[in-house]
Amino acid sequence: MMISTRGRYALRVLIDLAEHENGGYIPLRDVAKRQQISLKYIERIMPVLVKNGYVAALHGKGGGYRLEKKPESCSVGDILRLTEGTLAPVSCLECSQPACPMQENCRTLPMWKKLDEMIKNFFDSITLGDLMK
Amino acid sequence: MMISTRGRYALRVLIDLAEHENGGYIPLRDVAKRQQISLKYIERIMPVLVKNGYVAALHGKGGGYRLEKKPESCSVGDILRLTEGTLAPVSCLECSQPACPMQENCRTLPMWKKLDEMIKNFFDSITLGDLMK
DNA sequence: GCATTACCTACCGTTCAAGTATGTTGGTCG
DNA sequence: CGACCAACATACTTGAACGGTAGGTAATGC
Repeated sequence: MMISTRGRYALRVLIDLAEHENGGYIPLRDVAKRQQISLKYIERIMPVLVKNGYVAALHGKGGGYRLEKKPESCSVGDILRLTEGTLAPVSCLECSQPACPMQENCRTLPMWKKLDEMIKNFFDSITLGDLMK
Repeated sequence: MMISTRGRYALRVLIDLAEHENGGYIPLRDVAKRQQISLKYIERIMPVLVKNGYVAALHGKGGGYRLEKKPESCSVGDILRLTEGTLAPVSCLECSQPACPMQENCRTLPMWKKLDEMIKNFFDSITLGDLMK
């Protein structure tokens, strides 16, 4: 429950695609080599980015991936939520989790909520475009 | 690598000790019951708080723990660093970890550093006293 | 000496991260 | 048509961590 390689790699792949944009499709093998990331590992992360319209995929020779949005309109927060599942810094805040019995009179919960808010705002205010400068 | 029960429980125990302060020692059993935390589990977290001067411990009947500092001078950041080991939101920033080969030209690293700084500042500016209000 | 309480060590079950291995599907090119 | 390439799918592995539990030892008060 914080940022693992899934989210970090996804960001780096998307940035790499943006930076090597050439109108066509870029094979993942090239990206993996440049980014020094296990090809097989990110292969499994890509489909979720396809399904959500961040990239288009093409099979076969000359195929690969192509960024489908402008980097400036890809928020880092959205990408991380997609790949990580949650950005919550403590399990108390995950909706999936059963509610804590102490919730009502927990002296620390407000602090976690504030932190959570801060982190969300942080990531939502950054785009892929910002990271390329 | 983010805030687990170790750090969260530690904070709650310290606050509980502060709120039930009576000049004497408070047995952990009472705290555990009030906070609905496994006694055996926090028993193992307490020694580090003793060694670092946050609480004093006394064995035997009438023993227990007593807060040794004013809540206002206990920073949440320090307590979490003590119990969690690190507050870094990504493994790239942990000193224990081997340096990432891409460090020099990683487009995302500056973002992680900024987040890390933000989180540190957040926790370092809160004290136990703040949480008791 | 007996109850109480902190402290220490070892173990356990589950989950997750991170990656590997192996194949299958879909598409291009010659 | 067939070779080849690249995305996609599934299964497995390895290691570490979390969140405990169990049992025992050491100190302290009555």
